[in-house]
Amino acid sequence: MESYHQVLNPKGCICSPVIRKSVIRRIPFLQGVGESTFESLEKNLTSRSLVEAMEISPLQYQAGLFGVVATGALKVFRHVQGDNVVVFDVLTAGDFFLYTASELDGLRMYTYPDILQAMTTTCILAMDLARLLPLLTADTRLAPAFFSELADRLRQISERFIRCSAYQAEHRVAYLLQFLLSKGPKKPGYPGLIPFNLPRKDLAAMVGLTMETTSRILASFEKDGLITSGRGWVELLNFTAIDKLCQAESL
Amino acid sequence: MESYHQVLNPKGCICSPVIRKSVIRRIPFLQGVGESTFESLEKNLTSRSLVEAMEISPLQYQAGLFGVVATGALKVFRHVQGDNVVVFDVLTAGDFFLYTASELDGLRMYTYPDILQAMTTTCILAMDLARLLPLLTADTRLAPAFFSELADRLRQISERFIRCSAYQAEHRVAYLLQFLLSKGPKKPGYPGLIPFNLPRKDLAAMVGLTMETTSRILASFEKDGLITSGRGWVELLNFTAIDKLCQAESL
DNA sequence: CGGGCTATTGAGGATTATCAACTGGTGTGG
DNA sequence: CCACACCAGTTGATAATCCTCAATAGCCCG
Repeated sequence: MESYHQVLNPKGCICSPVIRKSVIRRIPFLQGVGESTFESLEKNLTSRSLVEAMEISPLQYQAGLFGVVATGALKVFRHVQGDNVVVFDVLTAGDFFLYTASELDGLRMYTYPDILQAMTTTCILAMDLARLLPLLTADTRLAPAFFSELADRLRQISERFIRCSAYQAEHRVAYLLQFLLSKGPKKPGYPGLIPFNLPRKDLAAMVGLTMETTSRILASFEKDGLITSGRGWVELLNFTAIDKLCQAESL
Repeated sequence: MESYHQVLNPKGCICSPVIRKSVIRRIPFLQGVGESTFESLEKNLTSRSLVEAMEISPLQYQAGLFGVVATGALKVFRHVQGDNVVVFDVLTAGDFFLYTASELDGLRMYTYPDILQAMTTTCILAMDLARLLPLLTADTRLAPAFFSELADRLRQISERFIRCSAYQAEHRVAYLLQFLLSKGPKKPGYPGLIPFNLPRKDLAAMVGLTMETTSRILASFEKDGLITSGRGWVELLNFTAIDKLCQAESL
């Protein structure tokens, strides 16, 4: 039996050119865009593999960058006071990210002006932002695709904002576990395993708690048989019980 | 001298047809779209005035709704456990909102699936969502306009999320005051006055605090001469001091 | 097998919520 | 126009939650 750490951190990058092509074709938010757009993307996107903990910062790409996660997972975070961080999203296979030059005329697009860091062995496909803009004008179905994706993220973070500002620690953690499990493709054979490497500190940083509190809450979940967890991984066992904790128990 | 309450709650709606036209032309996020789009909007948007505390709920508009705030302000909130609410945005003159039917093929657009409530006497311009969709295909500059606006909101709430999950009460309140002041046109003669009616309970609901805590913090700000406040209003006095509190004091 | 890092556990303390009583402004009705 | 009632806001005491600090345990790697 493989250890969880091996399951979550496959060795090497599987993004051969032929695989890359199929990855691009299957990007969820691009379903419905034109054939020529796919072809352009195949031509322009170059793959790059990241090992765990490698970072991509907007400072490295002053001229902007458009990227898509092919395999693995990235966390999006920002530093706050000292060495603390706030993690506010996780990007997995098929999610895009954009760094934009601050003064871009024409289409103002969203940028996570934040640092991306690989949580597991990760492969990204990236291209200069400048090459993306022509595609947007050429294919009128591309902008709406971005639009929808963006709308989803806004919905997600609004929901998360609500959970984190109105509910207390136990609820937040339960919600976060569900949220994370819904991200990214499951590892075959592990339907409840959150499919990326996720230290307690990051879990805590996603819900505004400390590592200690998070650890205590996970321990209590584990005692009740809701989850199993270890160093860098969490596996949900009792889905309905977790879901119940996420409901707004209206007293 | 007018009372603050009078300043914040003008009587009556000023949206005569002729004013409406100029309002539409000056909507910030639509700058740069085509002339014909403006004409269509003028034709389709109908004005509606809301007095303080009136609500617009998605339940009333199953088929969707597109609206723009002409004057006044709306808060966007959702109920959580019991009679608590979380307020997660404030819409002022020029901001749009969208309710969409859940299963809308074609362009999936963002909806605040939440309740809007007038914070002051407010005038909105609204139209059926179905009439907006043709405009989006007719004018290719319209979708990017929405896109940019959406991107801004995502940026805003990400920032607010960070503040609320990593900093403590005093910082959050200071940040919120700045945030709110940056919203909406200032009332002439009151450069530091947050230009809408805003009870303590709502202030608290925007940063995940209770009314009591918020009140205490505002009292301490007032003691230090940073603000003046009263029933439903807050006026910033010492901008630099507030700004300093908002900085990430990195210990 | 030991070093270093992640995670756990415990005790104590700070922050913020809760509960309750009170104050005072705002608007209403006499 | 004034008195009253109501509700937003304030203030205080207490309690709960979560953080901080510190020590310990366990996993992963050399």
